[in-house]
Amino acid sequence: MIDAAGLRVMKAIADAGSFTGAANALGFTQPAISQMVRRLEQRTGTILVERYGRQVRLTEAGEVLARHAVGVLAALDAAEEEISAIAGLRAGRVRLMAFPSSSASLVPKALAILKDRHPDVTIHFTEAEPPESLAALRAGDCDVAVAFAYEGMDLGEIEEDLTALVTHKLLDDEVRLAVPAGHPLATQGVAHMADFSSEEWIAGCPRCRGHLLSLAGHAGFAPNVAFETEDYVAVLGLVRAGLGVALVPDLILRAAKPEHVVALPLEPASRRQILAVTTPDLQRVPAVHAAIGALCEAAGVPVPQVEEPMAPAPV
Amino acid sequence: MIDAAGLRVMKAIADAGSFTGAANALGFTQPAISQMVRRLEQRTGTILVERYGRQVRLTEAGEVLARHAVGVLAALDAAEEEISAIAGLRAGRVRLMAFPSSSASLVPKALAILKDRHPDVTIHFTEAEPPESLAALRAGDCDVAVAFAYEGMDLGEIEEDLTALVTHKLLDDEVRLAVPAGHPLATQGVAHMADFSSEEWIAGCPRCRGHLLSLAGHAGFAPNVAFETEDYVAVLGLVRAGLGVALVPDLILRAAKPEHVVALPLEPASRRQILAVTTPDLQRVPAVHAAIGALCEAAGVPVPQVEEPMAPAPV
DNA sequence: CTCAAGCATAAGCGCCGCTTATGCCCGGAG
DNA sequence: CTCCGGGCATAAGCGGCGCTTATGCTTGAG
Repeated sequence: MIDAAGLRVMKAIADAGSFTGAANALGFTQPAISQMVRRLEQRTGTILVERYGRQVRLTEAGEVLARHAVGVLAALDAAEEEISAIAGLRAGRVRLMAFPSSSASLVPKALAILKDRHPDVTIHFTEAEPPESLAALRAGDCDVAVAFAYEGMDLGEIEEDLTALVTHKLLDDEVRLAVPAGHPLATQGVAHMADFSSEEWIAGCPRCRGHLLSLAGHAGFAPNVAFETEDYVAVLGLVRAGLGVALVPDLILRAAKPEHVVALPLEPASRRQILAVTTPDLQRVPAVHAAIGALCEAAGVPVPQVEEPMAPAPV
Repeated sequence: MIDAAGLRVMKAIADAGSFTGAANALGFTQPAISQMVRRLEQRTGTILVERYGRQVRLTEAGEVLARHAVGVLAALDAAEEEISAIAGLRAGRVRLMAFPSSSASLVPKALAILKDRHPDVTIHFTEAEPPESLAALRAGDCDVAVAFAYEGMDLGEIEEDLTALVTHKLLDDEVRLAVPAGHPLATQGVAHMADFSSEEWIAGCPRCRGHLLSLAGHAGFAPNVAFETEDYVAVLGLVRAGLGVALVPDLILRAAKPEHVVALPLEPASRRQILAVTTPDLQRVPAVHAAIGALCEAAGVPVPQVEEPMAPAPV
């Protein structure tokens, strides 16, 4: 029944003291104000402006509207400013979820870039394995998930469901076979899975274990998994102690630089991709876009030149 | 840039959790909401709603708008309610100015009626002679002026300027000639001004004095004004003491019921009208309209059936 | 008396924004 | 696996809101 435009007009009249003045202040013509007031008056059922001679004065009801206008317009301006701050990265929030081993270097580096570039964007970070992080993404509890996916597998079972999501490839992580330094096959340049069919295996996280099973299956055996732990430091400790062999991503190895452990490249090679995942909508949220940019930058990947999040109302 | 309708939509989406639900809540169709959100998004330059699958969720920016919506819409409702209260006479104010002798009975009676009928309308009452009250009316400091005007004078000098004002005749007040009970002409049924040309005169307020001068001028003499006072009680006291004669409105005489004073009807008769004066605009203010109605009722005059102040937006 | 200033009114119309109709996509059930 | 229902997006259409230009009227000042 009564809208912001009406209040704006009433306030302008109160300030300017005339329809013409209000029109100039608002960038309208005088008849527009005249009609606007009339509309307001018949909508509210009350006379708002007293015309006497060639001057106008607000009636009591008019004063009421002009008074309320101050608060309403201020609140509207505040809302606009807050939105504009989010759009301009002077505010906003991005909720990031990354799997544990990515927290080692990639994510901290990216978050440092983001924080440096947009200090007023608040960052929420949670560690989570891909299944959970993607679920959170779908549930609306997360804006960007740093996940990984094993590539080249013709068995689709361990691939995450990425439908309706948008991914950015951050890193290609080669999976190596970690063996104790004294292992008989440690001096070979490469490792063929079939050669390790009788070893005892140490499995990582559930998905990594799936990957192990898949690779071994391809090589024609079912691995004897003697140990399971999600902590790669523990995995490497077990390998060093000669308790088994394990598939370990190169990124982990580079970060941990384990001694007395040899990491053999697999033949054929197996990689996993490290991805930044979000939804098409969230990607257009400025803070999310900036976060993905920072992740790409930290990974040394060209920043996706997604079209500007949105044209900010061309003047 | 952002208006109340937009906020209302965002809030409805937040509450309903879906576009369809919001549309039903607001009485729109679903595409209307869909387009509204899109408009808002391109206006603000930020994505406000995250569409995932067949559910929608507000983004951070969307939440901001929905949050601000509460306050803004509440303020708008408050303004509407306040206006509606004024229109419905559950609030409002009327500023009345009346000349002193009208305060004796007419105005108190009218204000009692008004207060009884609309207890929540606040009344401001100021005593003022017609020139001041009408000036206040023109200046916007008064809503209703109770004034008087002498009628039948062909000299326009004492008539008030009533252009651009609207008047309601309340009472016809006959002007009588007050003489001491023992006066030689006191036993005549009527008085002719010319017979009192050699009397000493007692004049009332400046305008009444003007009226006296006018009547005397018509009768062919200039009155010898020996006393001047604005207080009619004093006037009557002076008359009773035999210090002079005076023109006194019948209303005063009826209220004062002075003893030892004879009030002779003039021949030809002279009357003054007691009027309720306002402006065409103010007359449509509900409280003002009610006040004038109460004045007419108190005066025993049919209440002016002015068209309803305004059609309150026919549903 | 004339002129400038200011509001009201009329006519015109551009465009905003709602509706109807339809398509597409997702998710659940048989 | 396929069907179906629910929900959002899109297209087309158009009614009407609300602004502009043009003009008249009233007022107050010189």
